[in-house]
Amino acid sequence: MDHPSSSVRVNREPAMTDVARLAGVSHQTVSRVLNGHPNVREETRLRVRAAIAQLGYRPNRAARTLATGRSQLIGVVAQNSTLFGPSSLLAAFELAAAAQGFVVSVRRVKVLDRDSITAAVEHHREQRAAGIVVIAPTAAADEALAEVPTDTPLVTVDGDPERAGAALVTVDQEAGARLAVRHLLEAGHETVWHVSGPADWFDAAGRMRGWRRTLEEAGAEAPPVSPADWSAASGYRAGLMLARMPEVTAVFAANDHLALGILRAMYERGRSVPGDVSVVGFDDVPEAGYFIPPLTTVRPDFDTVAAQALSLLLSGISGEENGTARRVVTPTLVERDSVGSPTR
Amino acid sequence: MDHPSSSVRVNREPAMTDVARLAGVSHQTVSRVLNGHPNVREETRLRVRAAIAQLGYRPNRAARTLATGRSQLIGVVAQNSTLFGPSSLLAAFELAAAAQGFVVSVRRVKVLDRDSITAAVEHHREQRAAGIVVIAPTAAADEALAEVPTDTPLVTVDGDPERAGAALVTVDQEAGARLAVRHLLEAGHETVWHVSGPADWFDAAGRMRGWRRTLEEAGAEAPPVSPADWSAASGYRAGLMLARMPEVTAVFAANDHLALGILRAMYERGRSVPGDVSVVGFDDVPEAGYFIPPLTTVRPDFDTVAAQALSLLLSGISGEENGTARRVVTPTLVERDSVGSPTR
DNA sequence: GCCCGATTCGTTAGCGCTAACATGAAGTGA
DNA sequence: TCACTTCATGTTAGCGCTAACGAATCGGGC
Repeated sequence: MDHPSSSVRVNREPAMTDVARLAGVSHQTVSRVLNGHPNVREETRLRVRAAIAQLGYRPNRAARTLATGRSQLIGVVAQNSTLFGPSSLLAAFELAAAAQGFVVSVRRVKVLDRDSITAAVEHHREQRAAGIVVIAPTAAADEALAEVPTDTPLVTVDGDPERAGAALVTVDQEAGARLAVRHLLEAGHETVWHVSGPADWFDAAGRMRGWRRTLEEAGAEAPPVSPADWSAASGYRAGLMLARMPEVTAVFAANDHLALGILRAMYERGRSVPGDVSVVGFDDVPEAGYFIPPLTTVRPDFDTVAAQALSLLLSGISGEENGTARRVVTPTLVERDSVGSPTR
Repeated sequence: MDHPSSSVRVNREPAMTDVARLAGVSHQTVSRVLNGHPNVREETRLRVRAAIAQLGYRPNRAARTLATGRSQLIGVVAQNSTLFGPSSLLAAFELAAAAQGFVVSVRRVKVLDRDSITAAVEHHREQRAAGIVVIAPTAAADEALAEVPTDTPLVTVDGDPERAGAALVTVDQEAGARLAVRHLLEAGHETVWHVSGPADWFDAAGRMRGWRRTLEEAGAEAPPVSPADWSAASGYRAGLMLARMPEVTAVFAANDHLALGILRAMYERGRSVPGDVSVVGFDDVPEAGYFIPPLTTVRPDFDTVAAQALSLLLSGISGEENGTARRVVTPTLVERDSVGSPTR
């Protein structure tokens, strides 16, 4: 291989000066054409564009970032999970950001603890990310964020709805839970049992809160909660317990996979759904309509959440927002066949 | 706001020269410490590190990229889907790449057509990505890749197993299908029906090929294929047809969600699984064990696929590979309760 | 003591781009 | 006609970093 500095580099990527030379203008004029500045003669513009096409020139973003001090990069921190909610959110966000011309760089963390989150955020700051989005559904993640310097716009998704002083987009878990519980109550059930998600998730806490408050408002007694994680396996275990108790006629599961496990447990124990017990889930996973029976569930609109997060971040980047705004997205109820009236 | 050039910029990010000044060395020595070069005295190294810590200095990647001409960035092109396979793959890849110190930038495309893929790849090349990974499970996506200039290392995941001249990592769909079909045949079924994925997906084609060849080898006749997409809804529709035909005793579904739809159709039509008909899926989604009945399925190891893709890409980046290597990951069978012997 | 090689550092010159200012030509109003 | 703005372009100076080279210092072997 030849020595880079001792020979003319052949086959190197064309740079702005190459385009300028070919078009017979200065590099700065090329820059102006590229950035859509006014005050460039139409004919010059065309000549430059032709030269760009002829050379196959592509601007070097690193150089631009260095010169301007800002990048078109949005950093995302998310958990390494294939859970439906987070991954839908991520996909929607990536698509929305790309549509706005942003590059999105995702940093997955194995666990949502303070150190991991801090490291991931720091990583993005090192890239000079224009803005950062953290999907922070647990208390530990949210706490870590409190320590982050505020010179980079940052939006939290699914963070602590109670915490002040951070731009936040979240699904109104409580409202979603109310929808589910009220639906069951209106079908005639005296009370509703709850299989909850992991206690340290805000989503789980919010759904539980909504469940409990709705029961209280209706004057119904709240039965003990069956704690679980988000998996079908833990839903199944909880379901086996609930199936043994004849007084259980309605169950609100913190997500659809838990509900799936519950459906399976009920089926195994010979308790018909919705004949003997009604079940409502949360998330509306694409296959929820094909469970046995098709699952009534609560649907959060992830596209909207993603769009809101992006818009909040962009206004943070442009300096319009001080970073304390919050947007709440309200979910809707999707009625299918897993809810019926109690038999007495 | 003050004019950037007419006043000393206050509060600007510390740069290498600031660290150098504080440590009483040249900026180049700071660079050496940062990049772990030898030939720096231990005492100097410590002084530099102390200065870095004191100032909270973080290197500017854009400047480094500009100076070196290479980035630590891997571009990924993927479809905007929440399908279990692709999204698991993506998550696994992001984690693996981050562990190697790479930044991964994901570009989602809405449809896997030529233009979208080309644009997405071009986008990454503009970023001077060190390497590109394309998850290209359809023929259209794969074709688009043929036109891409080869100066950037590129690895295709789930691309055309038949195409030569591209670095490729793929799951051995055919072998997976053989596992499923042979399992059903060994249970005593005379033949196995197939509900396939979309025809333009290599995954679907490979699974179908494996199914057909295994039947041929066993001397069984291959019944007509029920075409579907990957959704539970289309599995359900196909299932309703199959449920009507008493001769159907074994079904191999191209993925677990199709299988779920089939299970539901069989249930509705009063055909017991696995009593009357056996079903095998593909993917081993986390909740497959909680279907009614728990689903026997084929499990591709996405972590391994991701790891192979990364290692292939890295050897491409370091110039060890000419970009024609291929790695094939063989899936395994996960036996649960949805397969039984035919009643005669 | 002297020479040679290794070690440790500093100096210089870009990487490709944008922002700010400079320049010259053309138009405008009195 | 002349000052005065507007437009179209060129020139210059960095952004923060690394690579290449050069200079000083140090430690032996003879």
